[in-house]
Amino acid sequence: MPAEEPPVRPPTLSQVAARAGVSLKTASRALNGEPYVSGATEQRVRAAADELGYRLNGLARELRTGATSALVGLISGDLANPFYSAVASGVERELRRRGLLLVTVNNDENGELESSLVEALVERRVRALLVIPSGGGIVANSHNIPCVFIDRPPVGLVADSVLIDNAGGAHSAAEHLLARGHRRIALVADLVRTASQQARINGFSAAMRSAGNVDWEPYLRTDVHDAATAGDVVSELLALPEPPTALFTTNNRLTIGALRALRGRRFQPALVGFDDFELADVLGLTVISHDTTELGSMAARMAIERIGGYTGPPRTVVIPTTLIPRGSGER
Amino acid sequence: MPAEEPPVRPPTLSQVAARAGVSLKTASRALNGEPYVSGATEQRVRAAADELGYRLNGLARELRTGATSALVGLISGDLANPFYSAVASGVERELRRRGLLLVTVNNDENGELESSLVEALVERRVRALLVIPSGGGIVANSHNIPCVFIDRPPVGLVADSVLIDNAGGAHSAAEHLLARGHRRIALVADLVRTASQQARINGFSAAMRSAGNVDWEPYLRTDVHDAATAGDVVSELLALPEPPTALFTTNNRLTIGALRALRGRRFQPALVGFDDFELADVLGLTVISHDTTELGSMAARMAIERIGGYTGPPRTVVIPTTLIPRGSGER
DNA sequence: GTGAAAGCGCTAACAA
DNA sequence: TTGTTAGCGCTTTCAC
Repeated sequence: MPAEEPPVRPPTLSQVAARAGVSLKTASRALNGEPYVSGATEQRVRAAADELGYRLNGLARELRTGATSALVGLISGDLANPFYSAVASGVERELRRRGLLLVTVNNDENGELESSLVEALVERRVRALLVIPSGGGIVANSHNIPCVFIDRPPVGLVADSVLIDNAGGAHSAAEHLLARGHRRIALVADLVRTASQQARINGFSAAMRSAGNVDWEPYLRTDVHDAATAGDVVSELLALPEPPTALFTTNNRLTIGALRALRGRRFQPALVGFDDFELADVLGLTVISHDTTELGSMAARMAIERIGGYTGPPRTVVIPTTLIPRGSGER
Repeated sequence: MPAEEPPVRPPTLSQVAARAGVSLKTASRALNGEPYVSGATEQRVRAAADELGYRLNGLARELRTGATSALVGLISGDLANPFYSAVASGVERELRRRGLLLVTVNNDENGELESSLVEALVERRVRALLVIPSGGGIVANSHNIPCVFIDRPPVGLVADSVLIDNAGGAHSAAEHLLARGHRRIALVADLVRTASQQARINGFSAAMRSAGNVDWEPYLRTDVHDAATAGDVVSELLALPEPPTALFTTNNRLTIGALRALRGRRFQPALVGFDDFELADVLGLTVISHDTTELGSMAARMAIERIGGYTGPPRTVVIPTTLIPRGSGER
């Protein structure tokens, strides 16, 4: 049975200095490649560091140089959702180019947890915060650190945001279906408390109204939050006496649920889904597409500008959407 | 034009103490809920902290208490790949339960970059490192910090690992196809330099050999690394004078490429893909499935045990696979 | 109950 | 070119 080893502390700079027979500061200079160190001493210090397996202590350095870390936090839903992971991918790439590190945390779609995560990240002195709000609560940014909201604008404050053209995308989806003669178009939406879903519903609704199609409420289903439920909802819609001839689902999860419900049915209603995803092309699915990774990259760039000292007023960037016809929306 | 504001430093504990009219240590005690603080003092200190918008400086605390952070690093490929994001999701969930934070970095499938990322994370004093090796280089763990390898065992050292039953899964895929009478079975594989791909090829090969089917090399394609190339490779295979009647693709990306190439063709060879993914059910795709999220959770738990002081010998956990027949492998 | 002093590992400012 | 001193913001020790 292995003895309870005392946690062996990593070697420190002063140990390296002692071993190399120089002062602390000289060792520091040598290892950081600062000028005014003779080649010989630098060699000796480096050798000593290697022998000891020395690693710089970034915490101590950051504390000394300003108590601010190289970390940027991203608070989002579960990374298993491709939307969030695409955003994270864009964020990470952009940060890494600047030598910043990404800390990802899952809010579990829970506003309270989200607030405590903000606290945890702020305590760790992240240099910026990127948030895809859960919609369940308010993320207060009383912390004076740069904060960029993604996909959903913050509740109750003005701040940097990167949004998708939700209303525009949903509008074009409705127009697309209306132009093909559909009248009974069902709308399957996620939690309406989120601004993005609200905008998608509004955009859809506006297009329907413009077309003089006002009696579609019987085909409206909201607060559908997972694929399984979406499937059930679609089955239920298709079982109506006057079933819809077309469906619009307002995010990838719901679209996937709808696809499952449609599988193997004789009657295939037209289907347009918000969010593109892998294999949508193979499935011949018409979607409202947008560059999800760019959403993250853009947010990261905005945060980096703030970190760099930019102090202009909050900005909102809207990422456009494109309708990609692949068959399911044209039948 | 806004003046160049001096970076305003966040308030410190001693400022809080001064404002509350107590000593530094008393303020510390009050805010940390330690005993031996009178209720009145605690109230005063808390009030002062609120007024100043004080946040504890986690860096300073960690430096003082042991120079070790609450961070765990995950080095993987692009999170836009659902395999990696599923792993990350499992890791994050497990870490968060313990109050640890996940730092994710993308190795860009580049061994050299990977090594420098390890350095960067070690300097930040992460408490553990989880690595999905790129296969392009060796991750040296001379840092004496807990390290768990995921999906691919480390090159040249023995360490904690969580692997998928690659050989077994590939073996069962081949058996499945052989049992349905296929003889000309093509194998489309990713970079053979990775151990996981090697194991999948070996498993497949062993099953073929057991069945006395030894002349399948003409249908072997390796080092296919993206979906587009996989599609081209499949098209090329099907254009052979004696085209394969079945395909086995060794990861989700290649499977997707194959699906694209197969789309709209008159002749549909049987297809089994390694890795399950969303919508595979809708597509009627037979896959070798495994619990990817569990891969991450398990790795995180192993790392947490090491952080907790466990010093036993390195362990290897193998996550099982299941063949899920959905039609494409049975035709 | 409370406080003063020391020090975590490092770098900035100033000597030598 | 090198070394000394101080101190980042906090917790630990020990004294009051």
